Amino acid sequence: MAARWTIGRAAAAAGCKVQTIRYYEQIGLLHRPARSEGNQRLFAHEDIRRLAFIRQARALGFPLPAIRDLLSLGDDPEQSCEAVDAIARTQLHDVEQRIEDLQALGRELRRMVEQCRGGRIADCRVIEVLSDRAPCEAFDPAEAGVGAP
Amino acid sequence: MAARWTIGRAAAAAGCKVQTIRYYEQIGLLHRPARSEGNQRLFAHEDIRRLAFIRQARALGFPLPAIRDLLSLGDDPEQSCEAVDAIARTQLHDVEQRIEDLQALGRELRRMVEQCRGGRIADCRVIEVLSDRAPCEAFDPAEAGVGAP
DNA sequence: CTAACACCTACAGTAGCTGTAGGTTCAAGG
DNA sequence: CCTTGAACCTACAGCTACTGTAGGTGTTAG
Repeated sequence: MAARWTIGRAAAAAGCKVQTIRYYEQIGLLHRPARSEGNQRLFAHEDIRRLAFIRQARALGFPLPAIRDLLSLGDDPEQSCEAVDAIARTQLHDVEQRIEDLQALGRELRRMVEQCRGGRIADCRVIEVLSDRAPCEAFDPAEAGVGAP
Repeated sequence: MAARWTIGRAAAAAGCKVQTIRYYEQIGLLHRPARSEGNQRLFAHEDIRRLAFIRQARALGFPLPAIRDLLSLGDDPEQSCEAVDAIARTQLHDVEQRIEDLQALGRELRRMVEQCRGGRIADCRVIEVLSDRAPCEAFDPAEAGVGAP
């Protein structure tokens, strides 16, 4: 009754590359599956479910160490899900932070791009903005005593 | 008149690590600076300005290859800034795309987290959502002819 | 003169895969 | 039965943009 999947089918089902699955096995996220007589991996449903879990979590941006924790928590169905919740909230917080950072960045970029009037590079606002704040005056290298008087 | 900066001062002024500067030199983003008698790097204002440009662009998320292009475009002040503009717009588009992706992701995560009622893991919505779509039924491994009947 | 610190090179490691080389196994067709 | 081509195997290098470490040298303040 134990139907078995080759690694190629597992990868197609999970929407990832064959090498990715081998990688997950290598770092211990997936258990070592059974092997055929010819030494090829044969995945059971349980393995496929675990792989799908990993891919789903990856799609939500969870880093692999967090997924490792989620997996081991999931193995203990009677425990409180507080720890699970904490991991998910951390991830959510992380994503929100990244969004904010990117939005600030996007505003800067948009301002820069909108000022470009398509002239010469010498007058290009983009180059100008990027060249801003040359910190040559921030510190006086002469303080270091190196260089000509 | 050519004041010179040690790498440490350059790093402090640019807000990066000493190694980062050496790295930029290694990959050819920064020119090889002059050296002291004792073989230590001595940066001129021009080098510092170039470094500041790179760091500013990095702070706006430009990848190093794009920065390389921007630098060589900036060396040619009479050219049209069309190419510069295109690079900046590409970067802006990229950032906007990443924001959208992260927002979709954040919505998923928030939904997931909000459903958690703090019970047992067996009932945890987070684990449940992640376990969703186990694709065991998507393909029938028996088709592959491998495994028991 | 010496202690402390900045600097030097060269290389390994980070995250999460992805690609490649060189070889074996498998399913299907003739 | 034999061959062909796809899928599989291991082992390792490479990607981004740095960052850290080891082991040694240069510089400077007291």
